[in-house]
Amino acid sequence: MPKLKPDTQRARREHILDAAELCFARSGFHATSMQDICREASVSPGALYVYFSSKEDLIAGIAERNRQEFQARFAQLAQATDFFVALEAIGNAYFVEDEPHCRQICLEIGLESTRNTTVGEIHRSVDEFVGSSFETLFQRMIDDGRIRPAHSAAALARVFMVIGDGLFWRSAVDRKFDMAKTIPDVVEVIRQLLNPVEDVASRRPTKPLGEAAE
Amino acid sequence: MPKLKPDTQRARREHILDAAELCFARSGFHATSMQDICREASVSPGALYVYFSSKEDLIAGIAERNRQEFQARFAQLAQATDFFVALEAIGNAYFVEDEPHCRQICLEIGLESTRNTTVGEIHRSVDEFVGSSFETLFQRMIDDGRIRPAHSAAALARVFMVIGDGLFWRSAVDRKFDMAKTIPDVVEVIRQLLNPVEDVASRRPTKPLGEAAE
DNA sequence: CCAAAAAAAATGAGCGTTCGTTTTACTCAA
DNA sequence: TTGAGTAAAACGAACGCTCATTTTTTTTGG
Repeated sequence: MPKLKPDTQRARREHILDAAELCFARSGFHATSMQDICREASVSPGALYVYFSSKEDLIAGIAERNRQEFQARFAQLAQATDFFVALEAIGNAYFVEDEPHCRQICLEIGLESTRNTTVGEIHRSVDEFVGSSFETLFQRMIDDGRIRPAHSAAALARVFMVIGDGLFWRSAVDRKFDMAKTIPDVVEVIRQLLNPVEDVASRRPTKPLGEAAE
Repeated sequence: MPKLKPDTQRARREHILDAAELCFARSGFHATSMQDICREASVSPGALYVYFSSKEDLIAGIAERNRQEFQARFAQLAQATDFFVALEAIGNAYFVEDEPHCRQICLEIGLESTRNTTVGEIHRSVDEFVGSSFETLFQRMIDDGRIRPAHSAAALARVFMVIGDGLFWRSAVDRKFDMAKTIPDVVEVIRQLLNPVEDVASRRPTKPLGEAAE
């Protein structure tokens, strides 16, 4: 029965999760052994099993923490005053600021979600949150007359998710992928898709989008 | 050494690959045991090891076959008379006609390509083939004046790949994903992106694209 | 044509290893 | 001294893989 100070307990749990995340990103969930994680965390098996009752539990813990953080980022989007600015911030955080191993873990979680019930529920919950957030957001923009209602909010959200998935997959799998070069073109696709009423003009002082060098 | 009729040998190898593909799609490369595959193929371990020298070799064999088939499909695209018709055929084959486990395997191969050198080379080779095929194709269409050169062929190819990746990922990971509902909207995005000169009119007798029923 | 001999291929118990997990022995602050 | 917390050793199960043996296929002498 644990009696260590709750703060210390939580810190240690996080420490183990950090180590596990690194290992899982390096080798995948099922090619990583508990010993690997113990070594990475400088913790004995017995100690690890105080905080996680099984490997599956540890995987679920990783998924839980990762997806929660992801959801928290998106939650900000819904309250943002400027949709495009907020979206760029999220994209920048995920694709530029985050370590590569974060994207690797997201990939791992996505794949695992198709086979592991617990991870599946966590993943699906966040995915649906993101999807419905976009839909609500687009609906509001349509209602406010900020974008031309050429498509339903649901359709827009669907296509948006697909494009996001594409960037997500390629950034994780293709080491040669040049995100900086691709973003402007994708942004223009999104712009044409949303077709906002202010269109070309009036946006922040930025060079005309969609003209990637080369 | 081996003297079984070459046809029989190849057939047996294919049979084992079929079984392995099923198992790998079901549980992933590293959560599938050789025994699982032996059971699925109704073959003893010893017999399996006649055709594949190790589990890694078997994984490479799966990647090799799968990516080769994928590449063969895309090779047809380059020679097609109508780009859009050929593209639809490929999309239909992959997203509709193929069994779900094929998409699961593609996902698995993509992930494995980031960690396994052999699989990585196979995957990257095909991916680069697809990318450069698109670029060549778009360049030709620009040169022929079939699409308006608003973007470079390279930029078009990049965005195209990202959208393809998005459809690929979502179709494999999101069981609730409605491909039929999404395709028309994605097609319209592509249409706007490519901006062909004949535009709205003149295409095969089909209902106006891009209007997904809610 | 057809056994018998030779060659090839398949078998499956079992190898050594490593897995996820549990138990045991110990440390050390209270 | 005690008991919460940790480290290390050890557990049975399952892993990838091997090999002595059996079964199947092909070759061949009469």
